[in-house]
Amino acid sequence: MSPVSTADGQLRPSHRRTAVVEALKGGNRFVSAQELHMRMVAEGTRIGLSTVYRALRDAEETGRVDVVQAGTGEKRYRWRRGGEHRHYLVCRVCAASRPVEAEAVEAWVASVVSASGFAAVEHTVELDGVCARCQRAAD
Amino acid sequence: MSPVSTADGQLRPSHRRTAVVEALKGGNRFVSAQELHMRMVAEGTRIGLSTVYRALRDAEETGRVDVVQAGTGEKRYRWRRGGEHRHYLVCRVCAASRPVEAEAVEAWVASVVSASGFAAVEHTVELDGVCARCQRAAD
DNA sequence: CTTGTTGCAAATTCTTTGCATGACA
DNA sequence: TGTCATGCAAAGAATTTGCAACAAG
Repeated sequence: MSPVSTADGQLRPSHRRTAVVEALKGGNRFVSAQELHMRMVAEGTRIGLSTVYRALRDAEETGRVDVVQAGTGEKRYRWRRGGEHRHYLVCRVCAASRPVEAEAVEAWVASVVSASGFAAVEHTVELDGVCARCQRAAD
Repeated sequence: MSPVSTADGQLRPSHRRTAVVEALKGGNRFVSAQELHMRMVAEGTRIGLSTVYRALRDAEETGRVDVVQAGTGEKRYRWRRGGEHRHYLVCRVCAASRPVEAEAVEAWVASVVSASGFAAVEHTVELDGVCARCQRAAD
C-alpha cells in the first residue's frame, strides 16, 4: 500500500523511507531512482527498488524534492533545501547542479499566466549544459 | 535502417514520412507518437508505429518540431511553424497549446549562462495548466 | 491484533531495434 | 539491382502494481 498520512499529517515512521531521504540528502546532484537504489545497496542498506520509487514519488508529491526529466524520460531527484521552489543548471556529464537566480522567470511566468486565461499553471524551467570541470576533463 | 541524408542534405523521399509530417501539421496541439499513429490509422493511412516513431525522432533531431515531456515520461510533439524556437502554454486536459512571448526568458537564460561557466547550455521552459474552455467544461 | 510497509516478481507503458520484405531510384 | 524505408515482433528501459510476508503501534 502507498504510505498514508496519520492524523497529524505526518507520515508514519519508516526506517526505509527515512533511509531514502537521508541518501538523497547526502548528495548535491540529481540522481535517478535506480542510481539511488544502487548507491544505497552498495553502502549496505537492505532496501528494495520499489521502496525507493515509492519514497521518491511521495517526496515529489509533497514537494520535498526537485525533479528534472532527462530526455530519456527518466526522472532525476534532488533534495530541496530550505523549502523553496528553485530552478537549476545541471551538468549533462556529471549531473552536478547549481541553483540559478530565477526571479525574472517567476515574474515572467506570473505575467504570462494572468494574461492567458489558463488556471492552475505549473512551470518547468530546466537548464542543462556542460560544467567547467567537465569541459576541461573532455580535453 | 534509419533515414540517411543524400548528397544535398535532403532526406530521401518517403510517402510514409511525409504522411507523418502532414498529420502533425494538421493539428495545433501536442500529440504523442502513439496518438498520431492511431489518428493516421483511423484516417485510413497504412503505417506502422515504428515508422511514426522514426519520423518523429528525425523531425526532433533536425529541429522541425517542438517537444514537451509529460510527467509520465512520454513525449508530445507539435509541428514548428516559422522555424523559430518557441515556448508554449499547454492545456493539461485537452493538450491545446498557445505560444507565449518568451523574449524575457531567452534574455534571462543568456545572462545566467554567461555567468555560470557552463557551455552548450540548452533550456526547456514548459508551462502547463487548464485552459479556459476546459475550466468551463469541468463545471 | 490490526494496519501500514516492504520486497519480489509480474505487469505496464513508451520507445527502440533486429531482420526479412518491399519499393523506388 | 542495390539501397534504403517499412512493418512486425521482440527487446529494452523506467516505473508501477499485486500480493504475501512482515514490523510496529
